[in-house]
Formats: sequence, structure tokens, C-alpha cells
Amino acid sequence: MKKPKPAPAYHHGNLRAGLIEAALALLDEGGVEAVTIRAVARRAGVTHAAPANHFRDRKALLTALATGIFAKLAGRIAAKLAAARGGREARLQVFADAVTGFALAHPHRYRLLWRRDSLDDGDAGLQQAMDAIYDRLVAELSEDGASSVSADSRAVALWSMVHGYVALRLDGNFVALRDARTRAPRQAAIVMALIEGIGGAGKAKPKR
Amino acid sequence: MKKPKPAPAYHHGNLRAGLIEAALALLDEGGVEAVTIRAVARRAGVTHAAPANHFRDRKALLTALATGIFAKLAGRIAAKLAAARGGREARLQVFADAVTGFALAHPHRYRLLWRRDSLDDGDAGLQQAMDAIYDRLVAELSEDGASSVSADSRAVALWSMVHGYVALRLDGNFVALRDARTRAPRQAAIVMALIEGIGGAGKAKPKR
DNA sequence: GGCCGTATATTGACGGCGTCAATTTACGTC
DNA sequence: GACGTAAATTGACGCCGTCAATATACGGCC
Repeated sequence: MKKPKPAPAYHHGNLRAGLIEAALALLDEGGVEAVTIRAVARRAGVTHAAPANHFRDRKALLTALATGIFAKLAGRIAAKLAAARGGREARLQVFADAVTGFALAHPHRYRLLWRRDSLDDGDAGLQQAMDAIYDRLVAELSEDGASSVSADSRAVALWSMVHGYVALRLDGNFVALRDARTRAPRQAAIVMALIEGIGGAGKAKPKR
Repeated sequence: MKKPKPAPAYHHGNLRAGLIEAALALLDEGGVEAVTIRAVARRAGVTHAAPANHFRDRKALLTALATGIFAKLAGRIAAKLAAARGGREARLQVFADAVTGFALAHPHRYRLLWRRDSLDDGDAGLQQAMDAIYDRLVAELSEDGASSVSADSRAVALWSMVHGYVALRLDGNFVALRDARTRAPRQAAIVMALIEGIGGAGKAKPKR
């Protein structure tokens, strides 16, 4: 009797966070397509036009969602690198593992990060969150200058390879296999290939 | 006077091709989002339900579109490789150039190829068209066995790197830059990085 | 040459979507 | 306790994909 209105109603304060939470749940369940403004509103217990007060449009909602996800990914990478032991090559593997692990654990979240057509291109927070990861990688790779290509290009090479591998894995174009020679997981094998090089016989891998 | 009906009307034969053509034009103009069944029908000069006779649903239409694009890309790669001169490393650059060039020339087409959520996952023709490219690459890489990782992994490494680089380029995360050291286009620099390896100082690049 | 079955195209409807405008509700402040 | 304003609701619009019912035109068969 004391509470004839069981739903305390949002009104000021917590709806924005509630919408993000609902959107994340919908994203995990059904991918970005399932994250419609109306579905998010239903899940949060408000009417279909309520989100408009907090997000200009669907892109804005997805951009906020993606920014949070990016931050979480960056944090995860940083944490694993901070805890990593071993030399430079091991650290590159840690980086690749962190990205691959996150993407395989939360495929829809990772995919959203790159759905530029569903996100606000100009959003500063989003761009910044992504740059943070790239900068971390350049720092890891700039320590020595022996390679014939610049640290920038090496960073682009690794980042491209990891992202490409993950994207193709998530799309079902690759399956989880182990390298036929080293028995290492494919994901580790390709990083090894990049570290050692795949040039002509005997050129790279001076294991001698 | 002779032709009171200027539009000969499709009816039998050419509508399917007309729809694909219209869809491709819409794709180039506005991306996959712009390829709606109704817009395609309008462009082809038929009513909104006519396409249903040729494509079960939107996914089927996009899948047919993607299959054709994949075939064209595979043909382009094969042609450039057939015409290529130079050693194995040069051929890898040719492969990477072919993919990158196609993607940058027709960004929306390339993006569609990987929009698995908008395509029929089980479609045999589509899978086959994609496998053709990958198999070509494995063949290029399987000639020698000196690397510590298998040819399969080397193919995955290169294909992942090229695809990842292109995907990131198309999303605006990279801009067209030249390597700070070699002055080669970034795209060529990262392939070089993979060929030579990015391992610790002096380990790769035995230029000595 | 005329009939007819079937493939093809049209018409119309349904629910869901994003978004906008008008309205009502509830909070903080004075 | 009244009031201004931010927040939420209601209702509408046009677009979308899809389905069912209907109309149309082709090709084979007599």
C-alpha cells in the first residue's frame, strides 16, 4: 500500500545509464541489428521516445556504447601488458592474445567497434579510445630500430594482422586450428610468422 | 505512335539481372544500407514486391550481389598474379596490391563482402568464391618450407594482414601514408615487414 | 490460331523501425 | 506551495521487409 507505483520511474538521473545497460544486453544477445531504440526503451521500461532525451539518435546511442567497449578493451590490453613477463616478442603475443581473447569472448561487442556506418564518425571520444590502443602498440614496437621499415609501419602491420585475423575468425572464415608445424594456436602462429618473417627460405628465421 | 507502352516491361528473363545491376549502383552510391528491396525495385522500374520472384529476401539479393563481387575480385587477383614478374616476394606484393587496390576503388563493394550479418551464411557459391582467393594464396606460399610455421599459417598471416589493413583503411582509422624509412606506401611497407619479420634487432633483415 | 497453365508482376496490407511535434508529468528552486 | 524546466508520454509520419490475393503475359499444346 505504501507504494502504489512500483516502478520508481527514471525521471532524472539514471535512465541514460539504464539505456546503455539495456543496449549492451541486446547487443550481446542479438548483435548490433538487435539494438533498436525501441527495443532498448522497452527493455529499460520506458516508452519508445524517452531515449531521445539522452541520445540524439540511434547512432549516438551506439557510439556511446562503442566508446565504453573500446575503453574496456584498452584497459584489458594495458592490464595484460603490465602484468606480462618476457621479452619483446612475448609482449607482442600478449597484445595479440588480449585482442583476440576479447573479440572471441564478446564477438558482437568487438564487431560494433568497427561498424563505422552505425557510429558517429566525428565523435571525439570514440576516436580517442581507439587511438589509445594504437599508441600503446607503437610504443611497444619503437624500442629498437633495426628493421628496414619504421616502427609505425610495424605497428600497422601487427595491428592490421590481429584485427584482420579476428574479423575473419568472427565471420566464420577461419576456424580455430593449430599450426601444422609448431602445434601453436593459429593466432600465435601468425604473430610468430610476423616476428620471424615469411621471406624466402633461409632468409628469415636465422635459427641457423 | 507505334509503341504506346514505352517500357517493354520485364516479364521473363531480364529482371533478375536488372535488379542486380540496380543494387550494385545503389551499393556504390550509398553503401549496403541503401540497398533496400524497395529502392532496388524502384530503380529497376518495377513495383516493390516484384523482386520477391527472384530473391527470397533481402539477404538473398545481397548474397547474389556479393558473390558476383567476390568473383570479380578473385579474377582480378588471378589476372594480376598471372601477369606478374619477379620473385616470390614480389608476387606477394602483387597479391596485396590487388586486394588493396580493389577495396579502395570500390569501398562499399569490399565492405559488403564481409557483412556476414547481411548475407546468407550457408550460401555455397559465396563460400566457394571466397575460398578461391584463399587457396590461391596458400598455393603461392607453399612453395618452400623453411619457415618455422606452416604454409597455412603464413597464408592466414598475410591474408589477415591485408584484410585487416584494408578494413581499417576503409573505416578511416589509417590514412594513406608512406613508410618513414623506406618511403614505400604503407601498404607495401607492412607486407615487407611480414616478409622480413619484425623480430628483435638484427634477428630479421639479415642485410647485415 | 486459340486455350490454358504457370511464371511473373501488381496491389494492398501488416507490424516494426527511426524520428518528430505536441502534451503531460515530476523534480528542484524560490 | 507555486512555478519553470527537464524528462517522459502519446500519437503521428514515412520508410522498411514481408506476406496474401489478384492481375497479367508468356510458351506449349491442341
